[in-house]
Amino acid sequence: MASTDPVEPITTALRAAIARAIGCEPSDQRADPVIRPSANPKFGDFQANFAMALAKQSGSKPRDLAVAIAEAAAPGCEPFAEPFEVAGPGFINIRLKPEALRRALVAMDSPDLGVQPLGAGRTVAVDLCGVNVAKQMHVGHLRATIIGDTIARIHERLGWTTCRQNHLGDWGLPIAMVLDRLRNEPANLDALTLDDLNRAYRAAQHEGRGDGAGLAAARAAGSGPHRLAELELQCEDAAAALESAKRTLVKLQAGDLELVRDWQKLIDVTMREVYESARTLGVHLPPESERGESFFRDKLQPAIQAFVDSKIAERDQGALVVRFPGRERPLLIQKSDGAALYATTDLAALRYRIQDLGAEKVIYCVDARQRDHFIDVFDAVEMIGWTRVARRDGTTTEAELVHVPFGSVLGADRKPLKTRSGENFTLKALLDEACARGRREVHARAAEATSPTHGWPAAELDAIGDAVGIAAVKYADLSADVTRDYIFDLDRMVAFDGDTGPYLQYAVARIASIIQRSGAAGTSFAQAPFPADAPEERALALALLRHGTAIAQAADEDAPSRLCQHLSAVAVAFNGFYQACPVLKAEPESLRLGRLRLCHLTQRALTDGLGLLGIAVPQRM
RNA sequence: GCACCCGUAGCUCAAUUGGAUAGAGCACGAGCCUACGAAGCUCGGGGUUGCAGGUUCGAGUCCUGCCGGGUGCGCCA
Repeated sequence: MASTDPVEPITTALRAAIARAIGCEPSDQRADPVIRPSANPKFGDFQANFAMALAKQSGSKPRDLAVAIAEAAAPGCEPFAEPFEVAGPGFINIRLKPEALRRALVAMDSPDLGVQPLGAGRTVAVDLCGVNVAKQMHVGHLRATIIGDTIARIHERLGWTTCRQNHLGDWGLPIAMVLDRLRNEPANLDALTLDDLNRAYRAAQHEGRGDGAGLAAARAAGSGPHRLAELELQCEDAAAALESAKRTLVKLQAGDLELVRDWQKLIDVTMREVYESARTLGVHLPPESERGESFFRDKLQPAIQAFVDSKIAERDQGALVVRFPGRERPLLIQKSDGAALYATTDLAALRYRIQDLGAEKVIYCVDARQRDHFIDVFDAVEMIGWTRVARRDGTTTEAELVHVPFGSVLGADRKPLKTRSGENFTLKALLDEACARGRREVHARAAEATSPTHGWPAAELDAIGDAVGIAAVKYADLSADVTRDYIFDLDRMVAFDGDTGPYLQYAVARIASIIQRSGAAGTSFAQAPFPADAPEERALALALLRHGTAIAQAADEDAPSRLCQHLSAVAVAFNGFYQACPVLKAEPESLRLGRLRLCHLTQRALTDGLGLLGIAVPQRM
């Protein structure tokens, strides 16, 4: 396959020249020319930054070294780049010839858009969503769900076999408490709504976890507002309810038929709404991805036993703990009464994902508060040697374990988000609001006589409005570095101006409009020569040609924001091009067709990238 | 007490992992629809990158110490 990277031959030539100069193999780390896109267009398209560091090692002057290497590499680069220019302390500025851009664009204009299948034959497991049964999804689940889905799609795009893993909280005491409570009141389990469940959950929490001493201790220890907010939900006089719930849990775990049946109803009610939200959000979350705590219930004791047998875990005050060198905090994997903890489930889940699913990369999209927890769990799994994974081709490798620690969604008071009435802000409420605003916006534009959507049926406008509203929410969440907390602000999340989801959708709609007006079928410009002479054409070409690299980088760093940055850059470049370079009225005909082809390639790249974010692209909006 | 995360323009965020004069969007001000959709484009003001040292050709980025905010830390999940 032809490379779509226009700098590749230049990299190769510079690498060879550096290797000769310092006497190493071209593949050597030291021969890396350190080529980056230029910070400023006046320094060309790319810059090579190797000379300064290299000169320090060899004791020569960086500028002299840069000049020498540039001259040595010049003959090999002549077909691709304008003559090199050495500037500042020893930067080499590189400006591509239009012909090099044209060739690279032609290579990119293929079905795969120049995205290399780097993950072919490899498997990744992505832990996402993580809802709790009987609990309504709140805005925090938005992040675990869409970040996980996007990361999964990005890996799929690169050829990885992807296993989404929805680690439901569907087993253990909290669920037993809800079950117990519902069965003790005259509730018809077949007519339950998630709201009923949610109320029962909160009521159960309330009556079951009264621990005034715990709250006082947390205050005294200076615990943060998250912890206090949780503890404040609890109240006194809990022993009786707790005992009853524990009896229910024992029966459930023993497989009591009636209880298991009712338990399944709770899951069904919960998941119905989860899948509804997933559909609204454009998230792939097939039922096969359900791998909750209950799925691992038979795998807990074997996991514990393995840690005992390998002597990695030790008894301490009756409990079983794993200790780590140089770390005060141990990992508790079994309570003194013999019961497993949530860490135990995570250990069993990792073992399953690596050894049964064959995942050589496991990604957890879980909020940042669990950082330490995953450090411990990952280290424990490495200590016991469960990270060795057999590939399909017979080789083995070490699984890469990643936690994507996203920040919390806070209220305007910078505390965990609550509505005015003190309830959690539900995901559904957010999505409803986003769609309502999207629809309002789309309908307002359609009312204008000059709008391309003028006179369209309301149902179609509604569908477009939903797509716009959802795009706004998702892009706002995914485009920033996910580790940061952010303050929940509806106006910001559903913004339609500037660097937003709708901005990207708008670029696609503009292109669709041009292509439709041109009356050209795809074949009429499929062979047209790409234009790369006007500054705006060059800028668009350079942005487009990063497509494959940007997707690969987003996967390497497990950072959806990398992809968003790239798509935004493409859209900005396109809008600049759109402003400066007429397409339909361009002369001569070859330029018109060439620009149409460039538009079409841009549309495909944006559609591809937005698809990885799970954002729909209306052709009119 | 210990550990980790975060402090960049009025606000929300970048800065390709140590590179050139710290960039975008929002908001504010001035322009651009008789060439394709103005959800757009162009121009402008706005900064002691929390503070103080250090490392070097070069620091928002690395090291040390502070300040401010947040999160977590044995029988919850």
